[in-house]
Amino acid sequence: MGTAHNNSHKHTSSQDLVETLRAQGFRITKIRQAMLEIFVATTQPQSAQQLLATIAQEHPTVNKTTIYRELEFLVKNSIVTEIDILDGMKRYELHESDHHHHHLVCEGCKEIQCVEVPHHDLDALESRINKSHKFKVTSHVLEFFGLCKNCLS
Amino acid sequence: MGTAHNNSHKHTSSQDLVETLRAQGFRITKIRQAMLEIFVATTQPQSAQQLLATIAQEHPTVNKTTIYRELEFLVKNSIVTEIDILDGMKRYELHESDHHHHHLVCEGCKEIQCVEVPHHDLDALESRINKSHKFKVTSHVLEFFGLCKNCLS
DNA sequence: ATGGGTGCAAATGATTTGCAGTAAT
DNA sequence: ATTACTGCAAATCATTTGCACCCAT
Repeated sequence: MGTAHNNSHKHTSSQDLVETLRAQGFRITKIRQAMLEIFVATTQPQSAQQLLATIAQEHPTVNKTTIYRELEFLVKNSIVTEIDILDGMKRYELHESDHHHHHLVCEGCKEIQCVEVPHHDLDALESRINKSHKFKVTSHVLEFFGLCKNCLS
Repeated sequence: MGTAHNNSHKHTSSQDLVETLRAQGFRITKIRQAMLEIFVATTQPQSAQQLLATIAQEHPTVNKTTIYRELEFLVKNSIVTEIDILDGMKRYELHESDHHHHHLVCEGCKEIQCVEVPHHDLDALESRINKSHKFKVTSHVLEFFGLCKNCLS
């Protein structure tokens, strides 16, 4: 698979996240810490499976239940966001409140990259929908599938 | 739940579909017939569960396996299309080759309506992505969530 | 010491598969 | 008569839940 670069937009460190959680009175366990580090270190949205496999290297007794419960916790506390690539399992990535992005899913190598879709593009579309259908759009899902740079050659 | 109107774009009759399939040498069984009629009669994308429940009224011994296998068959033969509303199960609707549409999913009454999103809106976006990311988009998923006309009041 | 976190086993729910029987041609 | 379809039971796979135990505070 490909290399993971740090996301260029945000520079969240796992320490920042740890402080945030600690300040709210939550405990920082080995697994919670490990999970935060994974999210900070990769650009690839992670599935429960992937997280389990990675964490199991350091903590051989982790259980998938813990992973699922931790993900639920991190989502509830707005640390990570759930995304759906329609391949049968949910994936998670660091929540970035400031920019709204979508994904490019390569059907060749399965890598996922982010695209920022200018807000006004969809806003215009949504306000048109609002008028024509009297439907108040509150959220949307938009994901692109195709072939990445590498897989095209 | 709401009323189902016939889709205004297409006037596919289940007889047309039956002929198409028969012409290809497929058998027209009671269940296949029933399923086609359901798809022609409703605007709401159907889940396997819903189809099973509806068909079971007339054919009390239908099994869910048959429903799933029939759906697979209809998808493979381009009679229906699979859509994903991210609520845990797949849904199916008549395949309409001529117009590319998306859905408005009401979070109040759960009804799903179609929106035609002008081709050029997304095309423009996709060709921009193609240039900026050297990523060749071949398909996309775009669904809207919110509140419909009725649920707004 | 206390309750937030954890592991294990078993449950859930959508979808799939194997196999033997049945009905559409 | 063929063999495409069907039903039933059991398997799969991601995710959830119950419960007793344990570790971060």
